[in-house]
Amino acid sequence: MAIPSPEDLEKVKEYIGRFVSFNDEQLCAFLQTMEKKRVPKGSCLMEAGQVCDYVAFINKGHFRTFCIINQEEVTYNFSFEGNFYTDYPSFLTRQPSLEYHQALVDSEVLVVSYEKMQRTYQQMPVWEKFGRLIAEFILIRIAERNRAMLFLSPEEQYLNLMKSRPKVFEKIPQHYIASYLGIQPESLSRIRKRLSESKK
Amino acid sequence: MAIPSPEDLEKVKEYIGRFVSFNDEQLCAFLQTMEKKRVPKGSCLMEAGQVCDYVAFINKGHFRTFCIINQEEVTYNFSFEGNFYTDYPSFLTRQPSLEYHQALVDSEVLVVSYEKMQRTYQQMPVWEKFGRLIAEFILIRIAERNRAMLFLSPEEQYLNLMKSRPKVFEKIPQHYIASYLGIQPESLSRIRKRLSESKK
DNA sequence: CCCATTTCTTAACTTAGATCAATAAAATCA
DNA sequence: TGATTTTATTGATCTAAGTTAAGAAATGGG
Repeated sequence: MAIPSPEDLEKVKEYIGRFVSFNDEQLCAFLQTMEKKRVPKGSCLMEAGQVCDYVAFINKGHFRTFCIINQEEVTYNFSFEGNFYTDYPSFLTRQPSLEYHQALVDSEVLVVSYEKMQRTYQQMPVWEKFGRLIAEFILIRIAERNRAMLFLSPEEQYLNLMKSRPKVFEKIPQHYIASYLGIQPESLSRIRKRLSESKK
Repeated sequence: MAIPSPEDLEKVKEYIGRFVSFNDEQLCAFLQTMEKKRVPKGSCLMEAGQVCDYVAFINKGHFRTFCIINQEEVTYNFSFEGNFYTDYPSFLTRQPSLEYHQALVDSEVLVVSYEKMQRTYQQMPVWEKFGRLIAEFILIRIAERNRAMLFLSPEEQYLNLMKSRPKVFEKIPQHYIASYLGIQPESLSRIRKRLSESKK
C-alpha cells in the first residue's frame, strides 16, 4: 500500500464532483482515507469467500468481475479506469463475496476500507449524501442491465452492448464478452457471423 | 387522496425502524409527507411514459410491474404489502418511466412525492441516511436477481423463486410468473411437469 | 523470429424453449 | 347456477443456443 499522488486524487475529485459539491476540508477528509495499491495483470484484488473490504477507485487499468459456478467461470461485469469498483452486496452486508475481481492488465487502484467509509459517512453529511447518490446511480445501471437480460435476446444484448459500452470491445477478449452475455463463445461467434452476413 | 390513519403510519414506522433510529419529531416530519391513495384491482398506479413521481408504501394489496416490449407485456417484478414501491430509475432521473405499476387486487398505497422526498432529505440527515440505506438494500436485491438471471437456467430460477419468495406463488397467476422468469407460459407449464415427474 | 499458448471460428449433433394450435380447467360474474 | 372469460396444459414442429471436437488465427514470451 502507498499514498496516492496529487494527480491520482485529482481524478477522484473530478469524479466525486459529478455527484456532490464540497469544500476543501470535506474533500481532504475523504481523500485521506484512500490508499494506493498495484494489481498485476491476471491477479485478483479480491477472491470469492473473502468479505469485500473496499471501495476501489480504478486509477489505471481495467477489471473483470467473475464468479465460479459449477467449476466454471462466469463473467459478471467489466470495470474501467476512472470509476469506483466494489462488490456492493458483500461490502454492505459484510458477508463473504461470491466474486473475483481480476485485473486484465497491470492496474492501480485507490481503496477505502469499509471501516473508514462508515466513519466518513458519520463525520460529514455531504459524504452520506454522496453515498446515497452513488448507490442510486449504480442501482439505475444494474436495473438497466436487469431489464436488458429479461427483455432482449443474446443477439440484441450484443448490439446493445456495442452501442452503450464500446470500450468493452476495445479491451476485452471475446470469450469474456460471451460469458457476460450469458452464452458460450461459440454462440457469440455465430451471432457475429449472422450479423455480418445480414449487413451485406 | 386522503390522510393516512394512525394504524397505516404505524406500519410505515415499523418498516423504517429496520433501517434507522429516529425521534418523534423526525418521524412526524416524514410521515406528514404521505398521502393515501386507493388503487382498484387491475388499474395502474402509473403507466409508461409518465415520470414516476412517488415512492409508495404498499399499505394493502400487491402489484405487478410490467413493460410493453414489441406489443407484448413483460412482467418485471412483483411488490407486496408492507414494502416500498417505486420506479427508482424514473423517480431519480426524472425521465419518463418504461413501466406500468398495476394493482393485482384492490389495493391501497401511501405515497410521497419526489419534491417532498427531496425536501425531507435536505431537512434532516437521518432521512438522507435512510435514503442511502434503502437504495443500498434495493441495489443488493437487484444485484441478486441479476446474478440469478445470468447464472441459472429458467428451471433453476423457478426453484430459486419458490424458496426465496413463496408469496409469489400464493398470489400471482402462473403466466405472470413465466413472464417474470423470461419464458413463455407453455414452457413454465412444461418445467413444472418435468419437476413433478422427477420428484416421483 | 519462432514456438507455445490463448483465443476465435467452424462443423455436426443435441436439447430446451418458442411458436402455433387445440383443449382442459378455473375463476368471474350476471 | 350457468355462461363467459381467463388461465393452464398438452402436442407437434421449429429454432437458437449448448456441446463436443477440430482446426485456424492471434498473441506473447523467450
